[in-house]
Amino acid sequence: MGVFKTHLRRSGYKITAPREAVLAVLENEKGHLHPSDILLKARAIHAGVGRATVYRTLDILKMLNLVRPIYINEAGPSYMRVAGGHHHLVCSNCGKVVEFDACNAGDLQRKLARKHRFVIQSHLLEFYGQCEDCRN
Amino acid sequence: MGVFKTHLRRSGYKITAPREAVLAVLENEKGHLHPSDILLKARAIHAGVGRATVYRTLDILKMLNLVRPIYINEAGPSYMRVAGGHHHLVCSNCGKVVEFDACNAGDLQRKLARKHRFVIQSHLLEFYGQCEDCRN
DNA sequence: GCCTATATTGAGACATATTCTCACTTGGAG
DNA sequence: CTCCAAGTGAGAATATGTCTCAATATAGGC
Ligand SMILES: [Zn+2]
Ligand SMILES: [Zn+2]
Ligand SMILES: [Zn+2]
Ligand SMILES: [Zn+2]
Repeated sequence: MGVFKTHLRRSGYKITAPREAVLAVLENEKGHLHPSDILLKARAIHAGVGRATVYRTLDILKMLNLVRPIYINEAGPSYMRVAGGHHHLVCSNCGKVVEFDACNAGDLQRKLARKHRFVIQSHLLEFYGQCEDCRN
Repeated sequence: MGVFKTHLRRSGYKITAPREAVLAVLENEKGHLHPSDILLKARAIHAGVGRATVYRTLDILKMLNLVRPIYINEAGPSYMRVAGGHHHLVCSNCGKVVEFDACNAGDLQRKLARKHRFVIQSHLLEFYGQCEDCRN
């Protein structure tokens, strides 16, 4: 059984077919998805899933810190699993996105958490520039 | 004269009253503002500023790297001055923002630029969590 | 200062993203 | 099984951002 499903059940949420479809979509996605993509993929699993259910499920998953939004050039955030953390290199000209895993934010995160008494759950690291094709 | 105004003039943009109002709002703001706030405050300086002018001016300022978006819990990005500390520790609950300067992204940036053949101009590093007050 | 080419403007239509409402359905505790 | 609070989808409502276009204002040449 999916780990997302387990988390929701443990937190007292009912497991319904539409909700389960959305969970499956997000859990099986390596990268990031826009809510509209999530809706389409969820409907392929369980026909008729409503838009509102996607957003409601995303709210729960955000609250449980299982997914987090990422902001690329598109309109509105996309979502990705917190577990599969990765970062982006974004071309400001054509919008191309390169993903990378290497990240040395861990030390800084611990330092900041201590200094400012925050509980830090996630971070966002994005680089902006021009890709090879757009460099003219 | 405001530094934003100077930058725009130097870059060949005309200085109009509505634009000047938006510049003043952003330049005098220590924290971050949502476009709708910017519109209201700009209208207090110069009545009748249009929404489009706010977005157009934000685009210019982003391009000149004078303001940048910040993503908190709200719908859509807010904007803040690039000058000064350029990274954030954001409380997902109350929206409090702590700025910090320490940043070790430089090495990573050089590595990524070489590997993916990007010219990297800027980056965004933000940590999300709960502040002391909201940790309950 | 005056003139002119052209950048900039606001209104409002449009497009898209997200939230809300509400009558209906359903999971799952007991 | 029963029951009801939690969850649902449709579609209206709201929020956000983009675009068009005729009118206007700026900056630079004179
Ligand atoms: Zn590119
Ligand atoms: Zn990282
Ligand atoms: Zn807080
Ligand atoms: Zn940095």
